[in-house]
Amino acid sequence: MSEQIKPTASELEILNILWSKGEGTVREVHQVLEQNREVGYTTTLKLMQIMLDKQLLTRDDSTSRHVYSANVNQEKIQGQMVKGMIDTMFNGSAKQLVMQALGSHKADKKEIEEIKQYLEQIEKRSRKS
Amino acid sequence: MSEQIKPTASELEILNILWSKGEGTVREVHQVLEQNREVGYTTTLKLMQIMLDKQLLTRDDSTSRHVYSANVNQEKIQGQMVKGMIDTMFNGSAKQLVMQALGSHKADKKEIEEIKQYLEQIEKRSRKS
DNA sequence: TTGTGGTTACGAAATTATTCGTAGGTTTGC
DNA sequence: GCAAACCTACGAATAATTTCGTAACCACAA
Repeated sequence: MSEQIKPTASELEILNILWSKGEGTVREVHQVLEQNREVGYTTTLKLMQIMLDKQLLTRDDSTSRHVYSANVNQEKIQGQMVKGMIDTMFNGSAKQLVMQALGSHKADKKEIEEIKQYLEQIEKRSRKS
Repeated sequence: MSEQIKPTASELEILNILWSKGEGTVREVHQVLEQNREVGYTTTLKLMQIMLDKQLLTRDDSTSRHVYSANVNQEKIQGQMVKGMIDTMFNGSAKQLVMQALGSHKADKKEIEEIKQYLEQIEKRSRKS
């Protein structure tokens, strides 16, 4: 099994921003963070430096405003987090997590249709194999 | 909005055990924890005492082996955790979380059927209102 | 009664995560 | 050139979480 990567809550926020943007400077990331909660600029900077150190990020420091990018795969981390949640809170049942997510969080009609289609794909695939 | 309860990772493990069992002594909880990872008995004890203090648990100390129970609602906490995950990792989209959960974690045919039925219930409900 | 093994209480150390001040380098506009 | 406004580096304080040693208490069998 490959190394388990366990980003902290703050690190996940930053990863998420960089996954969306593709890349960004500390300033840019910081401005997004600030929309949610109060946080000092050097705090964001330090966090990103730590993440660089842990190899969660890479950076281009060829110019004086360093540009950072995520260095871990979004789907992989998401999968790990979801699995952790299923294991520790939903007794290993993906179904329970899905129902909780759909029950408490309103998805619109279009999304529900898409999920249904996705489920049918999965069924078809498993019939074939 | 009511107080946000944010159990730590260890606290969630313990809550999950007590949600399953209904109630349990420190020894019983500890034995389950030990199956997953190495942990000292007094560590478990201390954690549960802290949780009692935070009112995450209640206990019956009428006998010398205190019996603990969860004092927070399972669905409520699960909902909060799922919401947090959707917000910080899935850009607010329950659909994305659901797909990640179903994609990486194999659900069996019966479960998929149940989820589909559940989705149809949701659709029906929303048509009515 | 006494010893053994199991229990709780709790301070405090260890570890991990977060925050920020300060020093010093770079860019920009005038 | 120079000042103002930016930038990075990084030590260190703080906060949050987890771990554990030790003492004291209790049950029970010999």
